[in-house]
Amino acid sequence: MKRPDAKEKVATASHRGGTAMTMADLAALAKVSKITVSRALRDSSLVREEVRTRIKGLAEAHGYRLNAAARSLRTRRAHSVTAILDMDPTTGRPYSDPLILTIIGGLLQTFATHGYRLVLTTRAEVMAASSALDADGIVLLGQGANSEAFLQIRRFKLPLVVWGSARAAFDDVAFVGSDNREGGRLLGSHLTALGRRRILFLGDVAHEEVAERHAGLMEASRKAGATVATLDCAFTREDARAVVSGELTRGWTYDAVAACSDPVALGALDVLEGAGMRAPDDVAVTGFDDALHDQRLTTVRQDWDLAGRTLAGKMMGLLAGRQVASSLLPVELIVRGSTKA
Amino acid sequence: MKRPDAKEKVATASHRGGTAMTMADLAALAKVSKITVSRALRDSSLVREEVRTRIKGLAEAHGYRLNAAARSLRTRRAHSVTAILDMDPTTGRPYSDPLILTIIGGLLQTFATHGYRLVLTTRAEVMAASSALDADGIVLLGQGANSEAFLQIRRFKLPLVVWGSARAAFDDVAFVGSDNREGGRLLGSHLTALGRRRILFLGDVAHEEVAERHAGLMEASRKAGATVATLDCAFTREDARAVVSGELTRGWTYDAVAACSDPVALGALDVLEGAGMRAPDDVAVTGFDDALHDQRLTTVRQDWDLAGRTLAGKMMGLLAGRQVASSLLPVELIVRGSTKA
DNA sequence: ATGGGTATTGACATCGATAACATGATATCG
DNA sequence: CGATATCATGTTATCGATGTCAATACCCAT
Repeated sequence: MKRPDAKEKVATASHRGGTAMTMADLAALAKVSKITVSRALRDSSLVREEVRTRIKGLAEAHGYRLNAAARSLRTRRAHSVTAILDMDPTTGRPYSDPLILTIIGGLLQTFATHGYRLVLTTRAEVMAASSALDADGIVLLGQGANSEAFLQIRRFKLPLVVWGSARAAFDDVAFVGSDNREGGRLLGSHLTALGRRRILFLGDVAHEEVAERHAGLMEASRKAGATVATLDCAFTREDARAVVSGELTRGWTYDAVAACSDPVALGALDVLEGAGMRAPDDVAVTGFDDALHDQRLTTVRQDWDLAGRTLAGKMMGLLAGRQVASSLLPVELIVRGSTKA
Repeated sequence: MKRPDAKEKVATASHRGGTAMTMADLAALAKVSKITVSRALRDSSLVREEVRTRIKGLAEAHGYRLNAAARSLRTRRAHSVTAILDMDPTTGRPYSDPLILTIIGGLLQTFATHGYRLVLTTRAEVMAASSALDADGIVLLGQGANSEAFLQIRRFKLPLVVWGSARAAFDDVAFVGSDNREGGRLLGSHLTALGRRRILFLGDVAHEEVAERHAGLMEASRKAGATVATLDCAFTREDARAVVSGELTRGWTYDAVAACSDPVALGALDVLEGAGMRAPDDVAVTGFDDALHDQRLTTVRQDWDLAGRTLAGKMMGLLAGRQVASSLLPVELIVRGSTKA
């Protein structure tokens, strides 16, 4: 006949040194079996109310903490979601957008209240076969373009939500993105309503979100009879300076600059003001994101907090086995001094 | 006589449906035992070179991924570090500093290269006994004041690194912080060198880091024969406006404002300029952090990326069993138009 | 040939929790 | 009153990896 394991543990616990307390220890203290402890801590109605509170009290008193690894191993659920950030390969740091933090905040907020942990990684790390991916779902914060990343990550066959432009629907993938096209339209209407007719767009249209902003701008401008020229430009203030300088020497013919992001707009302003032009009189300038909250820049604001919460909400849906739709989040035109005195 | 488990697994694997591949499956494929697979994947020299590469090839080919939970359970190491953010209780979002993202980027960068995952949580979540804390170490990004949080978290007895002011040393705790006092000194010297003699400090000195900035400012100012008045103020632009407005109606006697942060400085500027004063002529204004990269504000910049990497580096040290010292990171005075034309 | 080393592989127990099944005690019912 | 449902608890096996110890093969020196 075997002794009940509760008793065994009493014996071993004494000479176990620094190891943390386990359910078995707790079971011994409460003079019940491990499984009863397990149930009590999970608030199972299978355990008598009175016993349940007693066990919870003991756990609290002794600072017992569940071993997450053991639970995950047994239940096959990690109780965590991995958010994959894209790192800038040159600096090795997350893409500058401080706004990503706001998204992360939204994710954190939602996951926390549902008992999920948020794990942050980079794509490179996830791909390293050595590292174990250990999550119930994945949030991809790649910011566009990299559909390669998307395809690779899709192969894990985990519930997946993606921040970027909303594309085709899959059963287990949801896309969430701001309505970039509408943002472009808003800017186009705004600029043309102010009488601008020769607009210069700065940005890399190979980037999906930039392409949408561009398309919206074109649509609204064309409708109002304005023309849009497009120059390729990276996301940095520095590159914007270089591109605009080049254009100035070639001869400037624009009355408005629509930049794909705020830093790019500021770079353009740097150079244009350096050349003696003033905004908004000589040239109107717009950005996108309102990342910098620059007090003079007309821009389109995205609701990043909502973005995070929406992504997380969809993930919770997928994890609950529901099918979820993609969504486009509303954007807002913020008019400031760079386009209107 | 028992069959070797490799063979058993061949049998079961076939009717196991969607379950992911395990080491046993891989062992069956390679016709070796589980433990040999385990060793091979960990590059153990106990396994013949040739066998090792063959097994790794098979793992790669079949997309095998180690089960992190099983490994953690067995090795008692989570291979992850938890970063605890403080959330703003009113909005439920992380404290606004977008710079925290930069710190997180630094952490991510270092941990990733060492094979550790970064888990983000909030203090509230960590404290909820129900949720399992599952990490080899903790990074506390509480931003000061909350020594209560520090004490609570210290009780987990995990290696701990804290972002904030450097305090007393503990064996298993390292503090990393910017040299706030030096930052205060730099501002004090700068302002007094410009001839300012009546300085108003805005900030809540109950906040440890603010107190240090204040102390440094006092030190440098007193040395130069200037006086410093101090008004309590929250970290927001709005509160700064309110506080400065109040002071204006009571009668303004200052020739400089040293704010505890950039938003506070901007709030002060809003009101002062509204009252017809100009910076820097009528009043010099300084901030702290250079969080906003505002192009007119003199401020003190902290190196946030370095902060993240330093925190992570110390954590790696603690995890390797070394004792690590706290450190103060250098700060840099950024002079702009708000103090000097 | 014998003993001892080295290199390589394997068997078994184990980490701490939970699912699945079993049991004993009480209540309910025809 | 015996049968069956219901509640409360316990037993056993299991998740997938790895630490420990054992075993085999082969080589060399004595």
